[in-house]
Amino acid sequence: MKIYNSYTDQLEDFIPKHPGKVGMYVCGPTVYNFIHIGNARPVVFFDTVRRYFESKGFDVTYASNFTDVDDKIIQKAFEENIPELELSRFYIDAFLKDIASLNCKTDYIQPKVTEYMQHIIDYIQALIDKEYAYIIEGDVYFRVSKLKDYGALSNRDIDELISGSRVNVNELKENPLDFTLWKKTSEGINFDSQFSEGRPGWHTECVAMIDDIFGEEIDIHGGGTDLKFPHHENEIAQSKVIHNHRVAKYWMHNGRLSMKDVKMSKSIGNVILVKDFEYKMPLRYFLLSTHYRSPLNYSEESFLMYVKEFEKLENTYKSVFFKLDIEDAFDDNKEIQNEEILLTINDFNENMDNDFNTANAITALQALLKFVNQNIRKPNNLEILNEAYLALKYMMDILGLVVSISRIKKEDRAIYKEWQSARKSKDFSTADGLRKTLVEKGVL
RNA sequence: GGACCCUUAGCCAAGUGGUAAGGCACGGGACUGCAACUCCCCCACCGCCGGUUCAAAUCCGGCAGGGUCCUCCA
Repeated sequence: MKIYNSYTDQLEDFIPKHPGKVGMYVCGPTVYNFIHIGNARPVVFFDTVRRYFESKGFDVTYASNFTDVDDKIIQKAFEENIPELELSRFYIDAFLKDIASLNCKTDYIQPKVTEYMQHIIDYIQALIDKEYAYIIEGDVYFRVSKLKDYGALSNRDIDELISGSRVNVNELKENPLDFTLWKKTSEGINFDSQFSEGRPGWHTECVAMIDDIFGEEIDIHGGGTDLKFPHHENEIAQSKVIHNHRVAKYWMHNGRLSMKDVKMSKSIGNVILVKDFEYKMPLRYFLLSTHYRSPLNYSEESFLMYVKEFEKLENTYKSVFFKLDIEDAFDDNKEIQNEEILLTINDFNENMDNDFNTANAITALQALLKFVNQNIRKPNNLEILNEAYLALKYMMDILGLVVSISRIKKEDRAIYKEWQSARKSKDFSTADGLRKTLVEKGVL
């Protein structure tokens, strides 16, 4: 299994730290708003990564944080005249609801900044003790210049960064690149610490949480490419000082989603919120249809294709499910023997093994759909259909695509058979009536 | 201004040296009592110009267009 490691910028064999186990962490949202479909890309993708690892039998520990202390949260809470924590709690719930609607698992470890304050403060203190951080008037900054290989992840050179810097120079800092670990403030929600009354900068939380949850270098750290610098670079800087490792062995960065070629972001305002978006499963399908490292462009025209493609998946899944159900021919424990199906599964797995190439994995899925549709009208084919159904379910489970359909009741099965015989005897008025009944019952 | 990336058919999208996967749309067939679904066939000299090589969409250089980061943003 190969993963593109953005730390080394190359495809590498995945070797877990502990055989059979995977520890992964993905940067989560700052909860001050509903998420848009661009926000959903990393969530859906890394959920798929998790699903694939689990399908291969790995014991996956998956953590993703909620940043519930932040200037934007404070501002929004002030605007709405409610406590910060009430606001963040509301948007955490909304987030979990939204990602659940995209069939992302929500049973992962969800650390929050407010619950990690002491860890964060201790972490900052440890940096100070090692003289990689300094306090000025209650603020605490990380001393970037003291670290030799700062910039290794994002391939940046400290000198170039300084010369190209357009950051407003904070006179208090030793160096313009030094980043804030703790900010003294009396505005909004704040916390007591030995440095001052204030709140933490956003770069320490992830690394303090990872330290507490995993206690060692993790296997995979994920997030959007926009977080590579400075956020992930800063995580690494702090971790190098405290633990002498780079947080994660494999760094994975997903490309961004843009809107008609303009980056979708809350500040531009060109957003489609997940909660308002009608096509949940097609959205998941769409997000996985392009390789995760490539940028993805949303337009109504191209999205409609994915709506159609998902409909086809839905139709095919339902038809094979129905066929097996009506014949009472489900066998979940059947071993797949059909060569064509096995080759397709193999193709699917090889592509997933190759840096989670979901675009090509979906191609394998499409081949399977064609196989099902080619075989579904052939007689005496239930064994093969059952195998194809199991393969279909396997792929859909990994991609996290669901089609809702339930088993047929006995009485409905009888009606269905009546309908079929009425058709056979060309009694079309009876047949149409029976079909109508079945449609009303939701069987067809 | 600096660093980096991308450009494949009408649209989306794989492919990283050996001669262009797949999907959607279009067109042509088939199946069908009607409808829906479905199946088969058809559909590309890989932004432009040069170079390296027996061989390039794939490597190198230039040009054009688009993007990301350097600043809050997944």
